[in-house]
Amino acid sequence: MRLSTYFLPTLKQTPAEAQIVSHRLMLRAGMIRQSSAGIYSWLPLGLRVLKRIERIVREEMDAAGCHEVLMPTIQPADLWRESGRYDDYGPEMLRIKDRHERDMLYGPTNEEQITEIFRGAVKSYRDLPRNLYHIQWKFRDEVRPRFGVMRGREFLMKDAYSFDVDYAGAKRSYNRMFVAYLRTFARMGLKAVPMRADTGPIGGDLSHEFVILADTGESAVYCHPALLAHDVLAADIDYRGDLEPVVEEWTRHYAATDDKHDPGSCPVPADELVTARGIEVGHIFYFATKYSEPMGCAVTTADGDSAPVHQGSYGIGISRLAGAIIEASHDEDGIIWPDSVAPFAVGLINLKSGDPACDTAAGDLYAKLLAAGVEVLYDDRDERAGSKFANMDLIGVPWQLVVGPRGLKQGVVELKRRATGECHELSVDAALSRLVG
RNA sequence: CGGGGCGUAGCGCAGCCAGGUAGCGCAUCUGCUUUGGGAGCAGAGGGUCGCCGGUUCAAAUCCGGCCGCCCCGACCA
Repeated sequence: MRLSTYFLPTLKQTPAEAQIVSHRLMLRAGMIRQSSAGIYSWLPLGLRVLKRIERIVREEMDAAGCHEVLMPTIQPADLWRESGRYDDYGPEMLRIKDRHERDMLYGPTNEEQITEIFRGAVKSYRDLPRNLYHIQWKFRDEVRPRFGVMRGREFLMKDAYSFDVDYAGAKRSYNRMFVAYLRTFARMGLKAVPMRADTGPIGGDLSHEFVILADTGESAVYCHPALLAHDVLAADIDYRGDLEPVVEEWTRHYAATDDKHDPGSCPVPADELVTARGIEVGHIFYFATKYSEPMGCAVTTADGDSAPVHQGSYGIGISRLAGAIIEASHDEDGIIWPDSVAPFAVGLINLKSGDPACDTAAGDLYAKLLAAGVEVLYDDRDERAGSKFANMDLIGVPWQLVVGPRGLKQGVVELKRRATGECHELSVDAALSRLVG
């Protein structure tokens, strides 16, 4: 992408409404713009990040045997009357009427919708287990939206729903999601810690929240150091196998958010206890037959009886993650994207646009990187060097490739790693092979 | 929903208390000079002062109402 033709409205100054670092950086980096309280537009750079996050989530869900669907944002109130939640949900639910005065709502979640789909289609235990997920915008009319996209009213969420014939099957489904979540967050360069959680309005008796560690996180977390040492990506996971030992390994250690943490009864010695701050980015629930029973979602069992299916639901805050990743990875100069979610892999800086040698060398590098399938943002604008450096640091592209007149005289370009600031002078070919390899 | 704050040019702000026809920095445009970490000089353009009403010869400024946004708290992916 040539920056001279891109839409990247970066800001030198921080808008007054933004307080926390991810919100400030997302506005400054031209990723988002606020529409109204807790509702945002995603600009090209932000949308790229959102799509990268979405892709990792989708790949891990598919690998765990889930099937993607897409349910509507607008749901009929009658569906929620079946489960009893239409009256329970309260003012957080955005209620609307269509032209026929029918009660509708903008979905805050989709348990009822998926249960309706499933009950109409599946009648036999032979068709279980199944797990269906979608990635869709939700709306919860928060009393007090804040922290930019981290706590918006409108947000993009991946929610998956599992269907099993009994508790044992549901626990296996739960375990698959548990492991898939660990892998998903690890792939985004995040340290995620699963914690026992309350089930809240969704109900049920087995639940974990996944909290990622970030210095500026909203709540304090305490955990055993072993939880940070595990490398879930190193292990080869077979989702058809028994995942109980893996889950066991992650749940036997102490982990608590500050509302649950009690220094007096904490089993981890104070000098070993990891104290950090965290942001909740995922939540998984097993809630048995809470919806299947009232909504009549049942299958015929092997003995010919009819039994309501056991369900679970599994959420990941996709748009929240965009902010959370920035909270976990930034410095005074701007964002530091992990490679896996970066909007571009390489930021190519032509320090002196208009200089024939620089234009030729940079243009050539740009073409070769594109041809090799590398996503490059090429700053070909007629701007000063300092402003190009500052801008590239701000938007946080992992690699900066700098082409300037000084280096070209020696036959070199510079390759800088955004995360560490490490910078090496390399020949053009060496730089290319480093980035393409 | 309780408490607090703010709304003046694209962004950041001053002006309001002591009413007199709107200003600064950045950004934008033009020209010249500069050119390896957000350049300098000169010039130019851009504002229903959130909205409605009231007071007054005169309102960004005073009064009343409304709307929006932010922060703290209680609540949440």
